[in-house]
Amino acid sequence: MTTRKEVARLAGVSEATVSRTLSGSAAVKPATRHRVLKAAKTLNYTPSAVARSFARGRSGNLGVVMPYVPKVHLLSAHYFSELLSGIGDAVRESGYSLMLLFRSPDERIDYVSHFHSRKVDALVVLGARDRAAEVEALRRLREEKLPFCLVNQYYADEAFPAVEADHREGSALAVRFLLRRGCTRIAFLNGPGDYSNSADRLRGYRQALREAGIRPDSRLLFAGNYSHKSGYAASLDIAGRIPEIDAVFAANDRMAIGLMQGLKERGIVPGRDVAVVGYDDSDAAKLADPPLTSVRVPLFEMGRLAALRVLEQAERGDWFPFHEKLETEMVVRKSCGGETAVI
Amino acid sequence: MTTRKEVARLAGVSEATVSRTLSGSAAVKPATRHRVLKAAKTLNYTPSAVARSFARGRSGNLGVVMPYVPKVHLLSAHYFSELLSGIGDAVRESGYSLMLLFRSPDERIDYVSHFHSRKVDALVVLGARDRAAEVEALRRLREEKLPFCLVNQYYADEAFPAVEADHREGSALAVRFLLRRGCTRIAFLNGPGDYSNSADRLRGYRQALREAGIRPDSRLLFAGNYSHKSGYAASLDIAGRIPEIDAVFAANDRMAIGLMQGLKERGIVPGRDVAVVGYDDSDAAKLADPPLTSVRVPLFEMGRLAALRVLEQAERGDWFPFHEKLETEMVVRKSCGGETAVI
DNA sequence: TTGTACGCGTTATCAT
DNA sequence: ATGATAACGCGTACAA
Repeated sequence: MTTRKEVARLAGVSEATVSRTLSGSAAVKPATRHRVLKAAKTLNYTPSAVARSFARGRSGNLGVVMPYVPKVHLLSAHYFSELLSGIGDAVRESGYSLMLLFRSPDERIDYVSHFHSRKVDALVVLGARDRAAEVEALRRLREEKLPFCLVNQYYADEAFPAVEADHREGSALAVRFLLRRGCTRIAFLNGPGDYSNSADRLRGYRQALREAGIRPDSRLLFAGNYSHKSGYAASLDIAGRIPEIDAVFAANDRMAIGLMQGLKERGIVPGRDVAVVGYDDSDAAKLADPPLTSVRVPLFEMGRLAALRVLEQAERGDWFPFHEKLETEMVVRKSCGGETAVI
Repeated sequence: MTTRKEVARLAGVSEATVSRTLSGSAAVKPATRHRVLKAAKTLNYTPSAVARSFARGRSGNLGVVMPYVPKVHLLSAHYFSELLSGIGDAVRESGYSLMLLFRSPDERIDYVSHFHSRKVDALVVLGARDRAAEVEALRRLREEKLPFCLVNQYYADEAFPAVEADHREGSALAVRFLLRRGCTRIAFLNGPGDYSNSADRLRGYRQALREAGIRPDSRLLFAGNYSHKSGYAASLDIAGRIPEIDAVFAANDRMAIGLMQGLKERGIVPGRDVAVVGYDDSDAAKLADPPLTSVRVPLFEMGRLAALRVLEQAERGDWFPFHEKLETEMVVRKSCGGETAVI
């Protein structure tokens, strides 16, 4: 591993000049500059990132907290893959490196220490949940005004920096779409209420119905847990009520697909006998039979935005709990009977 | 940010004693040790990871190279999610941090510089392809005997450290399974031949047939590109040849699902009129209609093993091009008509 | 068992 | 435009 000193010696300049040349932090006479670059190339010199971080007092890393392994399965690979890609995009653009931090289930949550150990300059937290330990850990980050950002999760009583999609509007989009298709008895299969997402979706569902002069009917509400299985389970109840129920809006694609599977087993054809809309526009939506109409969530963009915002805060040092909401869009496929399209 | 010096002062000891106490690198008298720990706790001290890396001359990071974004979509989120989880598991266990490195499409591939800049101590390369620039970059790593490892890719002419699944045997498993079910005219829908995977699968397919005294028939070979669409396209050819063809083995789940969709549109019921087997046992296999029999690839374990091996090489400094092959297993679902099971 | 002292490879601040 | 030099916070060899 060649060091700056060797380059300086070969180029016949001081170490400081080598630094200036390679970092471009100050002007260097072209001739000198040339000599240095040549020497660096000859010696195959690459500055030490570690030494640089040390001298600068910053790691140059953006940390991304992932939920512990079993939960990754639960929340779908597509979700994290898209978010990470977006974060990766922002990180590369900003000249940072991306440090992946997995949370283990047992250990006490401690986000602050990642900053104290200077492992990261900023943090994006994925898959956070509404649990006391989690909130406590986030509060400590806020107390020290450390640059962090939640994605797709917020807390009713706490103002934390966050980026999310507008799930209320996304759900309203789905319901309005079904209403335009002529559906009036629209069932809603939601996930657990302790995700901020779920509550938002219910609001959107109700809002769209009211806009159309329809009074939300609690007999059209079904409870799932975002799993394929719970969608299938719901189909047992729903199948018997078709055609009274003429459409089902499910809070994610997995439940929608489980639902469709159950319906099909009972001879009910989604897209013909009942319209079905999912949420997330995951890969599975495209592969489903029939292909599933869904609400696309701009995960890539959300990851990107969260990373850019949090790095900006890290560099400028001006902490405040921003809250960004990105737009969703409908992706229409055959599960509603019509043609494929994006609205 | 408190430093060692402050802790030492508060505890009334030297900085060296603080280091020894917190790292456990040498014996410290219990009483002293207690004072130091108390002081550290009082001051909320966390050693700087950057300074530690600097002093040790190692970053403490394992780098994971991801293919550039568009390709992530192509190779399925499930794939990377599982691998990354496995790598994360090993990394945590080994006390390292995980640095995610995205490759951009345009820039010249340069893995070596990650070592020269001391950003990482070891490297796991995911989604490598058989291209000249890639091979060249890997060769440079080998020349310098740097600790790296490929996952699920090898090169015929080059001995690089790699961890993969036994795709030849995995494919043979699938075909043997179909043979036991009584199928004899088994079609094979493969992916592009320039992935080492694809070639291995073809070998396994042929081997299993020969074992059963059946001569491989090139008219039963179909070419796809691992996409859902190409599976659908193949169904156009295959549909007309059923029941002459009594089973189809597809080289991944996406193609299998596209195929099933196309067949269903022509009134052919997978699992009844023709057996279908996929490969990967992705989430989509479970969600497919009918649920897809598939070959499970131990991605988590592969990621874990690759990381452990490469970190071991990094620490012991004994470079050699190991090549590990992990076993696959059949996951039987309804697309072959029978009951759900794991063989 | 504990303390002293140096080195690690940069960045950044001062002189020149 | 360039050089000298002081941090930066830790590990560790050596001395006590």
